[in-house]
Amino acid sequence: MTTEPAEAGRDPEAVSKFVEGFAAQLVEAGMQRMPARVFAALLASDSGSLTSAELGESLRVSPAAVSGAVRYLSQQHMVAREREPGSRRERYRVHSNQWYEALTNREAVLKRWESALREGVASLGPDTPAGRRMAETLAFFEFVDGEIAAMMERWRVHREKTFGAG
Amino acid sequence: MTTEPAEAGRDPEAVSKFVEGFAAQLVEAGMQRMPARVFAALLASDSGSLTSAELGESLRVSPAAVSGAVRYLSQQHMVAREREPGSRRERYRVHSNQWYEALTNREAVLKRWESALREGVASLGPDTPAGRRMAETLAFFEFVDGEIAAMMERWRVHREKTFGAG
DNA sequence: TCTTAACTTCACAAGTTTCTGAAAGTAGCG
DNA sequence: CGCTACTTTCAGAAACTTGTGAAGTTAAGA
Repeated sequence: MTTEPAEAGRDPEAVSKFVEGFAAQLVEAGMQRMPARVFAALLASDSGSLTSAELGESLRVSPAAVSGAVRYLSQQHMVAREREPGSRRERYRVHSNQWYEALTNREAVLKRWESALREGVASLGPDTPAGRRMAETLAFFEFVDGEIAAMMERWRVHREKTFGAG
Repeated sequence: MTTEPAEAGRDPEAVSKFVEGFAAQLVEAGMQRMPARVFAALLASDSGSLTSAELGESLRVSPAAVSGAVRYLSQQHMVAREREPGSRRERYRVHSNQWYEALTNREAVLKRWESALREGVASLGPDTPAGRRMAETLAFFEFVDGEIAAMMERWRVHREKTFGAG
């Protein structure tokens, strides 16, 4: 028996159209192509999770490509890997209600920008025009850090009201 | 007479170190290399603006490369182009206090994601599990749209207090 | 109107990234 | 303890990206 269709009763054409379209947007925003396609496929799956074989089949790519994409996505905390009990297959899962919170966990990125700017202020001098510009930019990022945390708190409240407990 | 040093009295080594380091962070975050370097150079300049020739010289790249990078940056509203009066040179300027606001003008990006998700909800059906997941993701992005606008308003107030009128 | 400084566009070479098939590694299950 | 199903790693081919030189375009100033 070949891989069974975990997602029956859906128009594969419509699914594929969404997957490729959404992936294209992610690519445009800077994500690599294969991770973007894998992620979009998971997002469009009813169960929110697919096996490596299912991903390879529906995207028409090799297991190696799936492996690489999934490694990237789990490093970014955008998918979780889980082992199917009593099987040697792995499933990759998008945390429905939390994946997009990972988008706001650009914290690491912000921190590195801040650190580069801090060095710049120090080495060019805080009293030079360039130093002052960088200091203000730095202040902005520090401000954003704090605001994002507060925003996510408000989102959780908002979400609760709109969608109920997830 | 060759291009005159618009930025005298600074340690070119220190400037270059900052430029390359900050550019590397921008690249990591998804920006192309040359736009990142050009942008970092502008950010590190005392006047906040450099000519094409100055950029080419300090980054050691051809006029063609500068041209391409600047086109990209101005499309992203990260730099403005201005013509030096009485000259055929152009200057490229980073709007000290507003460039990073362009970062939050990822509005176009968000809008395209939203539109892709809306199509997905429609084509997979709002009552399917996948459709519901996408609808919630969509709601999150719509929420973020509004929050970012409010956040920038708060930033302007905060900035005023900290740095005074810009 | 002509000259010429400055910017832009274009075709291509060099460099980088991405995906594949094949080989190696890992872990259920008998 | 070995077999086998699955996943990962790796070297290399193919596709894409990036930066260059050279030709083309624009516009300031005489």
